[in-house]
Amino acid sequence: MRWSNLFAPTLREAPADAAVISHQLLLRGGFIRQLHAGHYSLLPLGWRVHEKVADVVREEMDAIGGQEMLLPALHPAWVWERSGRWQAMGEEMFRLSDRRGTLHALGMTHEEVVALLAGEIRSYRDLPQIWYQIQTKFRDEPRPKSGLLRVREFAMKDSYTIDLTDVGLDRAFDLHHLAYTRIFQRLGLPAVAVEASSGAMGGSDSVEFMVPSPAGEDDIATCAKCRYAANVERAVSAVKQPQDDLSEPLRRFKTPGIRTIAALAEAFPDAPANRQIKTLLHFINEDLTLVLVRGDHELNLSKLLDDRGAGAVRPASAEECRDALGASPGSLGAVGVDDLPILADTALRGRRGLVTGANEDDWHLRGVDLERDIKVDYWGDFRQVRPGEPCARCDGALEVIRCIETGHIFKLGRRYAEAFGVTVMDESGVHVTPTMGSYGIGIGRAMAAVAETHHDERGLSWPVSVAPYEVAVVSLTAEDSVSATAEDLYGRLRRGRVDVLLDDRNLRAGVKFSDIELVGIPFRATIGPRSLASGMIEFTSRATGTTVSLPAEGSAESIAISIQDAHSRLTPSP
RNA sequence: CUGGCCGUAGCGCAGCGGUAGCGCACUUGGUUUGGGACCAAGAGGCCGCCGGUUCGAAUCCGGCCGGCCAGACCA
Repeated sequence: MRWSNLFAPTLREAPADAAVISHQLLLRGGFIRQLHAGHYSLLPLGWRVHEKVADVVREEMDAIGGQEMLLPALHPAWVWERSGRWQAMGEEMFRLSDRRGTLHALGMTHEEVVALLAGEIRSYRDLPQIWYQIQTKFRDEPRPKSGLLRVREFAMKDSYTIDLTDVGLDRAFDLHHLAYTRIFQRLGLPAVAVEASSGAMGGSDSVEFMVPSPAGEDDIATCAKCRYAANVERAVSAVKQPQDDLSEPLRRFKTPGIRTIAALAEAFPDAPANRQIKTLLHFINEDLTLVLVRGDHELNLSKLLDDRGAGAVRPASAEECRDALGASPGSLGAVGVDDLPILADTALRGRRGLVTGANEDDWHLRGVDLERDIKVDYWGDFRQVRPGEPCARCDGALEVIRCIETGHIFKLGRRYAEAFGVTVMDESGVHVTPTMGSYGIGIGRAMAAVAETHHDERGLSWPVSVAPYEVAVVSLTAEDSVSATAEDLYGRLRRGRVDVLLDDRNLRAGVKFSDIELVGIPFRATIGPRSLASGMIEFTSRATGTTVSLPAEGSAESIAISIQDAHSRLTPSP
């Protein structure tokens, strides 16, 4: 490609509404333009990067036996009704009707469509299967943000596995785990595999691939010592308990105007937050439920959701609290409550001498003994971990790190196969329901994550694996010998199957260098009269900034070798 | 959805009652040419939209639309 023909509208200043660095640099480098919140055009450079990411994904999916296909993006409503997700997906699903009034959805994922196709499989001999596609997904996100990181329309690699047995599913899952590890390594992304919550997908195991970045939206808890890593949505930690006094009688005491844990702890030195019970009222699938956690702990809603297998959880309003317990939030307690379910976090188990609301404004109770005074229906882990807490598996301490979720793999189980009546005949001639897995990588998000982790004050600095071009050849003057050498090198590199961009624009050197650096092309071959006089050209690495002189003669070969080296440094051994 | 900020040239911004401006980018000519050149001449605007107030609205008021940020939410 010649830059003189390239549509790459670079900007010296980032548009004001780009807040995160990947968004700014992708705009400035002329990779993307916004059409609408959450909808981006990928310009030629952006599309090249996108497709290089997709190709890495394809190669690794093919390597584990994946078969690429393409499923429709527009689905009739009945497909989603059959799995029960027409309702469950709620407002996140784009819905529309055709001229006959038939309802449709724009696909946000393809378990249903895959399950329908899986109905074609008759025999265990045809299993396992690994199917994948790279296709546009539509999700009506409540808040698209951060450029390509959270959008409403995006290409996703989604794969689906179909296996006869749980062991088979485990193997398919492990294969994906391996493929994903290799993919992110090749993309130059320092992804961490973490235990995750399955959320609306259902199913048993789920692992997310997380790239540490301040632009992310998820927090993971990790232990540097034993390598434990989990999304905070399900991370666990050990908890230090204060020493409780011996059992004491339950007593009411007046707490005028006190409505928060902190205020109570302040007013009563014998009631520090870790000796209080926080009483929260939530509707879990429409059932009003008390949830108790230690006063200084935070309730983790996704743990609650997962643990109860609930479809929806919402906090009760202040009014609903008063209707149910007769007091406002801040004065609620579970003592004496027997008409509502009570869930309690395990960090409260066995505690006594605690303080909690008396279900009457301006009154609290002290001397509360969990065993004696509260009828707990269910104990579970509902507590959000905090940085610095002890690791549950070793004597290390947990760190909480902000991350971008670039991939997620799920064991789905038989839910979808059952919903669509999929059965195959096993070895003994019995019809059995196969089990499925579902695995996703957001291509554009991965691209943004690379941008987020590969840049400096001059702009982007792509790993060769995904760079829009591997090398830029710059001719510095219009002099015949200079441009002829540049043209010659350009031609040789192209014939050597190198992705080369010839910067043949009639601009000053500084402008060309700045653009090439902004756009993040990993290597630059500079041809100017100064070094060409002694038969040399210059070869510069974007990442390190180092420049070496190469004899113009044979430079195409040495450049190709350098590029090949850079590729192999990113490629994991098989 | 709640709260905050913001919509003026491709990008960044100023103007905040008297009819549109600056820097960069763009076009033409000239001088330059190894790190974002200089001079000169140009082109480019439903000042987000609708309504109101006013002799007069980019500017004031109301409504709407859109964008960004935080939260809620979220595979």
